[in-house]
Amino acid sequence: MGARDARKGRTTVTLEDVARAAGVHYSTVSRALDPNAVRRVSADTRKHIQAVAEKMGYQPDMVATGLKRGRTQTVAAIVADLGNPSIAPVLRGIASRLEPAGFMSLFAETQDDSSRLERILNHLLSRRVDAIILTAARVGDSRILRRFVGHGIPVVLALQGLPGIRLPSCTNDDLLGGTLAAQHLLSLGHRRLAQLRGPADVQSLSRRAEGFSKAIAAAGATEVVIQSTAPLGTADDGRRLMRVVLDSKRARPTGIFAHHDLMALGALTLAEERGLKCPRDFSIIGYHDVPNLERLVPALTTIRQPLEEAGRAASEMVLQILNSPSRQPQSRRLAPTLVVRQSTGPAPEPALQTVRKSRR
Amino acid sequence: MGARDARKGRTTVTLEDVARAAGVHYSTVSRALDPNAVRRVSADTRKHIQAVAEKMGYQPDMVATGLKRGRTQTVAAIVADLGNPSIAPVLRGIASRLEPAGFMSLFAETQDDSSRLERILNHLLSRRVDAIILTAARVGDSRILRRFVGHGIPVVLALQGLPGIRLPSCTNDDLLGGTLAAQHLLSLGHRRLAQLRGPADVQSLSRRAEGFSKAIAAAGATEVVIQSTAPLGTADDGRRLMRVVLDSKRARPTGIFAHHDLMALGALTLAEERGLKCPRDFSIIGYHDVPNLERLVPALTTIRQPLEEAGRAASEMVLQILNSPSRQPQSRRLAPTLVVRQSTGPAPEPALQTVRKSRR
DNA sequence: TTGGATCTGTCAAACGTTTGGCTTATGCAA
DNA sequence: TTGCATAAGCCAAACGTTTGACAGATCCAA
Repeated sequence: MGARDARKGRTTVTLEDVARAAGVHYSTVSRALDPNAVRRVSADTRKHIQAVAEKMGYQPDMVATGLKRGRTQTVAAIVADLGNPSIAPVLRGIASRLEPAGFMSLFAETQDDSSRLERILNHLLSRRVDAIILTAARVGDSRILRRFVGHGIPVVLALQGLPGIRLPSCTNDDLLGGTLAAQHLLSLGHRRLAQLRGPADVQSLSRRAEGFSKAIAAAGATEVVIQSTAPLGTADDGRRLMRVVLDSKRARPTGIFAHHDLMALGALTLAEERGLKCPRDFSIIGYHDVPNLERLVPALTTIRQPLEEAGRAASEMVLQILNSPSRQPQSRRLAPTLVVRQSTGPAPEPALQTVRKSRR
Repeated sequence: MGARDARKGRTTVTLEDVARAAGVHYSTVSRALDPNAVRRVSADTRKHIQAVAEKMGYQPDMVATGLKRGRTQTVAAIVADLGNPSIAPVLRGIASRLEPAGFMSLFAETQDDSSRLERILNHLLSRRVDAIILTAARVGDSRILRRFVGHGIPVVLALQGLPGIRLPSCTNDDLLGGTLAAQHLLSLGHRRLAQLRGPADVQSLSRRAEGFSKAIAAAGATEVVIQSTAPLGTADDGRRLMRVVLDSKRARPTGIFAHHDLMALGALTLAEERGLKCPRDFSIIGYHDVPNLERLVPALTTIRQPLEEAGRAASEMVLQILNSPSRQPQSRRLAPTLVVRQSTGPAPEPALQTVRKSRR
């Protein structure tokens, strides 16, 4: 008994083994072990078979089941960058919701490269994953995704939307986030603002920018926007953009909104290297509430997103689609919150500003 | 053409579809598409079949392949806590090495719970994963693992060893790490040391402690060790242990070695709340070089481990075992490095110490 | 006793591959 | 021409499940 070969030497007990031991046909074993095989096997034999299966340590082969059923009980999570500290909570949220439902998560990393994404998607297609949670799409990717969706496998976006293709998504409300940041700086009296933007082709960043700019404009304040081309979220990138701000001939902004905490960090470092003090000379607010940054001096004011919840919500949607593929679930938008720390303070006195400027 | 049902409505093109279109038998298609099917199909038909397959967008079904071959091209990565910031680089290392070899990574999180680990392992067995990379084992788990290894599926440990069971592992050299920490503190003149230990049943921590203690003893300095019972690495835990140190009647240590940066962070915060200044009154050194902590004030001196490399090395071992199961690969031990920042400095003058102590 | 119902359980055909064995076709020497 | 090796491709049996179709048994009413 025990399967002989294929899995060279690996000892696997199959339905047939259990059937032989229990003295029934293997299909009966299959039914006895299936919780929703309604009325095909008597309570007695079911008991008996379950006991035998238990004793023999039978584990159903999910590969075979997957082949037969066309369902692998697997969901893939695709991220751009596993090193990005805000991605781990999302993954955890995904896994924590999926696991009790009997699903496992595959993961893959695109490294922000569309051709890699395409390779990954093809591979996943080949593995017959049941659904995909994507946190790594760029606008150019909708073509690839469309083909994928055409194959009938559900794709849910997490942490981002994607124009050009209708997919259910579970995003953070970046519009609100941008607005919160603006309102905070405005309430502290800042009138000349700067925005250090991440790459233009990520929709969440566009919305973040939009929320900020609208609030600034509505208040009649002025704003300069510096656009990054690098991938989101590096300190180096923040330095680069901040340098542009400081090198500009225009009046120096006193309130800075960086699209990512690490960008804020880089910007902060550069500004301090140039002799500016935060929050005395300028205020800066980041985004994401990257862990372990609370103890920075000055501790970074930031916008916190419910990341783990985003992962859970995305999984929830996936399960919902798998259970009733008829109707698409509502996209959800999770509200971020403002976390005030020490990197933002009252705008400096205009007088002082003038003095500083004239020193140049 | 295209598969009809099972995957309800999903349009899949199978070997048979390609065969029909190409006018050959489907086994021939299989061989034509298999790069190492030696001499069973002529160059011409192979070309032709490949073209047809390409045009039809044929993707082999890896579930079927897995069933037939008994190999799923899947490796599972089991971690204790996805939120732990040092885990992401390891995962990335794993994925980056495995992907080009045609493997995908499943992941699962034990949350440091042995019964969860067991459930996960059973599930993975059922999914016929080809191998497992484990970063979440505790000594009590070796029983479970043994059963697993008995099934013939390779298990490689990453970031930790495990007594009681012979498994190839790819660990950081914690002995060396502890030694480096001790040598650094000793070289700064510290003679009374404290060690804030993580949980006792994690072997890497034992080695870390051993390396530290040995070096301290060899130098004739004194040391107090505070043992944690909580899971590794929280700031709260660090606070707790530091409180024990400071509440002790014994002469206050001037050099602190925390087994994790976050513990160091907690300890640091508590000490500063009690009016002690770092590095004036005491030095503290952490472990792990948790990202984003560089800009703390004082920036944390720490021991950096090559995490991504650890993941890559573990994957490397897995591939090696899968390719030649005959001989176990050598366990590897990766060397950590000391990163000196501002939280360590010269030991305070003994005189000053006495004054402070007498103030109590 | 016959004729359904109903309830248990068996049979066998899939799911999409891989792969050993077999049948032709082809080439070449005798 | 025959004989024989070799090459090219077909056949069919797996791999471990699920599941519709069927068969026997049991029970009850007529």
